[in-house]
Amino acid sequence: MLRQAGLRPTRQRMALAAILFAHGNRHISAESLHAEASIQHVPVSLATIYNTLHQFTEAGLLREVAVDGSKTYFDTNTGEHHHFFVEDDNEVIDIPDGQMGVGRVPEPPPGYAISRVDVVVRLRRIRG
Amino acid sequence: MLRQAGLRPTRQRMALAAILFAHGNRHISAESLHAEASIQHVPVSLATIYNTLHQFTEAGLLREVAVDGSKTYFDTNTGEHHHFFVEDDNEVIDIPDGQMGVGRVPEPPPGYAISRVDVVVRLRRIRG
DNA sequence: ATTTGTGCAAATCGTTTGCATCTGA
DNA sequence: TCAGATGCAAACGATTTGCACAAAT
Repeated sequence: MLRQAGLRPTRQRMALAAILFAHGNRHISAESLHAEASIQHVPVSLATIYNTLHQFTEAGLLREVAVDGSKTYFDTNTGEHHHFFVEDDNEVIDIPDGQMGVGRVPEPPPGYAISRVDVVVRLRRIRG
Repeated sequence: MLRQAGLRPTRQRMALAAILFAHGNRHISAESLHAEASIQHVPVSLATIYNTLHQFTEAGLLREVAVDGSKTYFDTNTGEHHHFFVEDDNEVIDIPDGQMGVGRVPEPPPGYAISRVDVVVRLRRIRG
């Protein structure tokens, strides 16, 4: 899989790929991935985590999710879909496919082409 | 205007408000506002810029725009609208009202309510 | 052997905070 | 007068970078 993406299958990359792609679609930040790796006794430095996440993204294995907040999230679901974002606890959730329809897409200004349309449905918690 | 928003009309706030609201709708970051203030010989510290932007936002005079990148943008247009985001140069542009239609809005998960739907149409530059 | 990846620590960027000083009502 | 605002510099969190060392082809 890594080889196919043009990446050398090193210990760290294989370990991180295992964590990322083991359990279906996930949204993960560099920090939380680092934490998970530590728990599973996979020693990886934060710098390598960042490198790997970006390389995976370039290789099309991951997708960067731009929601709010200062953190960057990576999504293992690279298909077309949109996101809920829980404002109270900075959580990203996939919107089930087909539930979200983007209506009319606007004409891009001259000289520009649309590269992607991202919809973020912001949520706030209501009475528990 | 400031008084109406419950904010003391201090020199700095008045100067910043003048810059922000003088020329129609704008998208501005703390840095660029600071730069503009400097050019217009309005000495304001960055800390005050941040304070002011957040106070204006709370007062409903500005709206925070969550696009990509690590910077936070503030929008003087507080009405319902969406944004283009030029990936090449981190520029935010309003999508003319009525050109963007959000289709079906998904059901929020139980326990949550939708606070806002944000659409970002990402643009890339094509041959000049 | 050569190229590429890794780890560490220091550096950077945007933003926030603590605190002493000033200012508007 | 005196709560509230400002400025500075130091603190901060997330991310990046430089460089010596290690591992993959």
